[in-house]
Amino acid sequence: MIDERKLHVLRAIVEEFVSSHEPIGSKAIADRHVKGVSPATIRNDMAALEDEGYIVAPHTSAGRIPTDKGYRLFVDKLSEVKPLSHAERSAISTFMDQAVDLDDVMLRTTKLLAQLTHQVAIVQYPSLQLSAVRHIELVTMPARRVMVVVIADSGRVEQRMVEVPQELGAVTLEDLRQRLNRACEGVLFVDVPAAVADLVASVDVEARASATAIVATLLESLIERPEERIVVAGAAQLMKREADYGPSLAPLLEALEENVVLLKLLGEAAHDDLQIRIGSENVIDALLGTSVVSTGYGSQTQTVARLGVVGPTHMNYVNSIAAVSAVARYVGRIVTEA
Amino acid sequence: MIDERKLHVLRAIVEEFVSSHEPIGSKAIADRHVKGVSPATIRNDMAALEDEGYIVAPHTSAGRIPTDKGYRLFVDKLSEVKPLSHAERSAISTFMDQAVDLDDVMLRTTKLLAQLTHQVAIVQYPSLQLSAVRHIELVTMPARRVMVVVIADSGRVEQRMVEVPQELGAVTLEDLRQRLNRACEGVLFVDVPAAVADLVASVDVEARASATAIVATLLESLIERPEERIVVAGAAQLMKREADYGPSLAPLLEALEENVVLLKLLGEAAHDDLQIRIGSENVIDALLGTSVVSTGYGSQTQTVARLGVVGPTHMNYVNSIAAVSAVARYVGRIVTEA
DNA sequence: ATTGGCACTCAATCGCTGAGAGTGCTAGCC
DNA sequence: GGCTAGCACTCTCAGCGATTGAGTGCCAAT
Repeated sequence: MIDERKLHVLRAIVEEFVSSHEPIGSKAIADRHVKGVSPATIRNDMAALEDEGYIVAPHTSAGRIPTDKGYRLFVDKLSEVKPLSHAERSAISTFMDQAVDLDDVMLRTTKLLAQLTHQVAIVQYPSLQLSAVRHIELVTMPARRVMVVVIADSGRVEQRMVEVPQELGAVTLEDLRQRLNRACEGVLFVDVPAAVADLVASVDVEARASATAIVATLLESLIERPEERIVVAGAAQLMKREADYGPSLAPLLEALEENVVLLKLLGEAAHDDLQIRIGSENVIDALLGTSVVSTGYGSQTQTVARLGVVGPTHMNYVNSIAAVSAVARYVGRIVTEA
Repeated sequence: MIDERKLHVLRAIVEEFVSSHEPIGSKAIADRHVKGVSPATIRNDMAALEDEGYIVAPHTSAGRIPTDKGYRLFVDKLSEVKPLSHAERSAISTFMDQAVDLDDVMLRTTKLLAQLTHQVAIVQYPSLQLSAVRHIELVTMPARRVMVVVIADSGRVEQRMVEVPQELGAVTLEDLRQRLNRACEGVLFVDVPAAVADLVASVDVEARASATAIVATLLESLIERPEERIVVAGAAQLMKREADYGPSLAPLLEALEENVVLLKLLGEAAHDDLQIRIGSENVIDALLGTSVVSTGYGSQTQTVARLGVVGPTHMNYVNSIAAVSAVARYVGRIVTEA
């Protein structure tokens, strides 16, 4: 039976451990958190909490530390949402409003999040899958090549080189460019294949092979399996609290350089709910001692990508949640109004 | 007096220390490197080398380790250039030839360099300062804004948002776009200000304010002080050999997230010579125990940017130099033929 | 100039001990 | 029945001294 006071004890253990990173004993709790009760009583409660798997003792004569399950209960039931201070809010807006383009927005977001939480921040660029085409540009390059540039309504710019079978004249290219834009402007990326389906057929015969190559590249590398761009900052934070992490940081740092892993960490971009994965709740091995707080961002109606922070399981969840939500709200506004 | 044998001893100390990371004693050298001489003789030589400042003993009864000055002499006089193996060369070309665009080239280069050297790799995008304009594109965005996209002949694409005083019609924008391209295509970035100097004056009066804003942004943020883009990979390598670095890695990791610092590390982009900065030769405090091997890349006639690796002073210089030069040659070819 | 011999220094390791923190248990109290 | 005081027990950690061993510097001999 987990009664009110036991929850209070658990909360005290989590909070103390988050700030001190050392096991907490019954006396400290009786003195500083659950006043009016003796340490012995706390000990009984702790024994119960340990039976239920919420806390463990690293060794016989040390205090207790929370388990993953304990943190889970803490974030689900016990932590209150603490909004950011006014100073923090205005720091966010002044810093973000200086951004000059999307790259800059993403970079600033990541640095900001890392600074606010003192953890590693991960920010995903607005996913192309969820954006619409704003403009398509074709630029001739030397050696029979064409650069295809696609601009999304989120401000994201992607380019690809295409090697074309025949040299294309300026007029022909201009014609193809206009056809592409007429067909695609304002169209969601997912709908582009349908929109350009019969476009190639209407091109002059002598340029058709090249047009086919260009459209094929456009479809394949920009729409069917577009690269997700991700920015990471704050790896230096890892070092400062190195001891906080498991055996070694190396696997974690390696993971942070792998986009695929990062995407998994952030979760599905479709949902904009705040997710917290604690320790073993992350499937990835390199993250045994780490938690991830992530959320989606975008307009009210649609999430365009996700962002979040990665830190030790004994991170300050209340802070992290507040920072992640606030930053997400801010970036969402910037990106969607652009 | 530093005679031939003393140099041999120094080389032996550097090589042993690079592979073992432990101080080397006189006996080990006599046994494995300078055969036919007794340890006592080596000791005399070592004492001389220590007097000259090439090596030091961490404490009375340990072996010697090289000083920065010792490494310097080693790389200047003693190390032979060892070309990469055939397997390594073909690994480089197959990996790099899969790149689909400039971002991909840069990313692959960085990862490759990190992997080849087992160190942190830093690669700078082709500098705009040293490229020519291939194409300029103007795209209308919602809320009275225009996105200016500039494509350089290196394949680099940069964009900026401009808030314009008046909404611009499609025809006006198209007109401005054509004027800009006529004026700038093929022109070196440094010469663009002159090329567009009297362009605005010829625009229709009612669109002139907006055109001015657009050209101003173009000049200021893309040409006068363009952002240098830099990619870093291999931070995980730092962890694996953490003990190799000075007191703490945190400042180094922080430095790796600062573009300004990275640019300083790489050195001036104008020269394409291979530079080696050993320990205290780097002016930056965070890099007391680290060395940087960097070089420029580009065509035979012109360097467009730099790349290099950062590692502990006791890195394998021979390997690093070989890898950095080989990769630079390869990337230079890819980027300039694009 | 080189070498063998030798005394000396110093970091690292091991084993030991005492202190301290914290627990679990039991018996008593409200 | 729940709470508390007391107490024995366990285990970690810091400190200490002795030992070990690698490596040096110096000197006298070749």
